[in-house]
Amino acid sequence: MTDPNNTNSPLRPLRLAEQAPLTLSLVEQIAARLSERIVTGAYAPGQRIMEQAVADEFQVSRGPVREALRLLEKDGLVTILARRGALVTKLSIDEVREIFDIRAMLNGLRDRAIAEDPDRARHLPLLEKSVADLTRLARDAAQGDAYVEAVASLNRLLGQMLSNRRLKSILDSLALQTLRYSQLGLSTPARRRQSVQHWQKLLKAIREGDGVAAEQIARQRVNDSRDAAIARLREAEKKQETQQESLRRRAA
Amino acid sequence: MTDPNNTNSPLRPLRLAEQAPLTLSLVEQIAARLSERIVTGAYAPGQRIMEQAVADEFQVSRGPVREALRLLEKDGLVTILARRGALVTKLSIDEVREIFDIRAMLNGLRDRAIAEDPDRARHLPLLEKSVADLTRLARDAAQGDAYVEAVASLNRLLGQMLSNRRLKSILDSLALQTLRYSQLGLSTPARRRQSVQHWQKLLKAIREGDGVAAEQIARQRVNDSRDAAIARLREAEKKQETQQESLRRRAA
DNA sequence: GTCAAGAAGATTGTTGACAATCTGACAATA
DNA sequence: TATTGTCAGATTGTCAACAATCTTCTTGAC
Repeated sequence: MTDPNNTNSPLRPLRLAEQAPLTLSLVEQIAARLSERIVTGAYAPGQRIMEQAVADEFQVSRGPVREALRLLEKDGLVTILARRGALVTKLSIDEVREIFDIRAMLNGLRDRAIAEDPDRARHLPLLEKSVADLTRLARDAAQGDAYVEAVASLNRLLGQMLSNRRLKSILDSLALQTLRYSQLGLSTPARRRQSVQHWQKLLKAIREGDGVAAEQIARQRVNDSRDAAIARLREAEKKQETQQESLRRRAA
Repeated sequence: MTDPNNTNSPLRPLRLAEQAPLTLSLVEQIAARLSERIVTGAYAPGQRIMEQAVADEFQVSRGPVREALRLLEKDGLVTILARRGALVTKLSIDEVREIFDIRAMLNGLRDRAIAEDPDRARHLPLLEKSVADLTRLARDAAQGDAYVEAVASLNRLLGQMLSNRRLKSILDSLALQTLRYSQLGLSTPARRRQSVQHWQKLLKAIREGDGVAAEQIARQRVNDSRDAAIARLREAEKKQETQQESLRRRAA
């Protein structure tokens, strides 16, 4: 499989803890590499990840790999079964819906908190610029990927404006888990135009300090993403079924 | 009580994985024991937990202890600092408020989902009985602890009625983190009478399938708990300050 | 008396080896 | 043919030792 392994090389060069708090520990480096492979699909859902294989690849012992897998489990990216090891988490459509439902509530809480923050004016210019970027990208049908990236950037910005660290941490984790699916919801120009309207309304609510409106808009936005993502997943599932059927027919 | 395993002794006897999925792995046993000590206050907030000491006590090596501490970190019970080890998490009043804010939203989602579940009638009898118990206990000022336990039991029941497993898992984790503080909110008979009214209204909303009302009630209930807990924490903080002051005066 | 530098001890991070368990294949039996 | 038993290989669980790092105490200079 051409397994490119991306930039595959030992992790050793980056030694940890040279006093700067920005260096990642060995465990975190391993977790980051594995995380990327899962989110990008290089590791397929359901695939087994074996400790020794990862340890050999990165030229470390199994200990840190083991801990890294536990970190990924915390973020829901892998599922660890006793005596069976780690599997890349495979979400059913119902589970995707459940995660989006939680995100809708918590994004509502986040955006309300931001809109009601007396100190929010400090971040408003950046926010205005970010939404303007989004508006520009939404007009160009060719800029699908750039739009997705801009939405992610906007969400990071909102995360920075949020004082509730625990909420931010939960939201980050849930977003990571559905990253593979969220983008499905922004795959058509029509959806992106709808999306940008939501963001414009949210910006207005924040500017005016209208927390109730901000919460309402956030919930609606996530629910729309959810419905779009689920519709796409249903299509993909149907397609896969017919493929399997044709395979079976060929085998018979 | 009655429990069991509360005694302090080596964990060895219970070997793991005798095919039954109910046996706890060594790591989970250690995590459960440590978790209990933190929640009950046997380990004080801010206290350091050292791997070797725990390993010696339970007569295992540091490996499983290390993993158990990571599990507790996932639940927010300990905070792990690089090269410094694990500390029992110490929550500021603001952090307690933040957690309660998240719980309010997610309990709202939970109770709405339950009220809108077409299959909810199956659990209604148990729920009715549980609220009736609560009503009875609320009348008796001497039954404070029993009331707290009954509320916990009712919450467990609602958790079982919930199909969204991820929501349940997040709620369980948040509840565990604030367990030391939630009880503060039910410490007076007046508060318990207010609490039982909320539960009665929630029961009615679930019976009638009124999801919006259920959500509204849940949020209000958690917000009330939050305010009561915070008021108590403020008192405790003030008391501690005066104590420290008198200590300082004595030293001088 | 206060502060800085350095040494000693304590603690976490990492490793490789061994033990326990699981998986899958093959053979024996009904 | 289908079911059960056994075995070998693979994989995770656990351990003890070593390395890297942090903390604390001592020492010395100002």
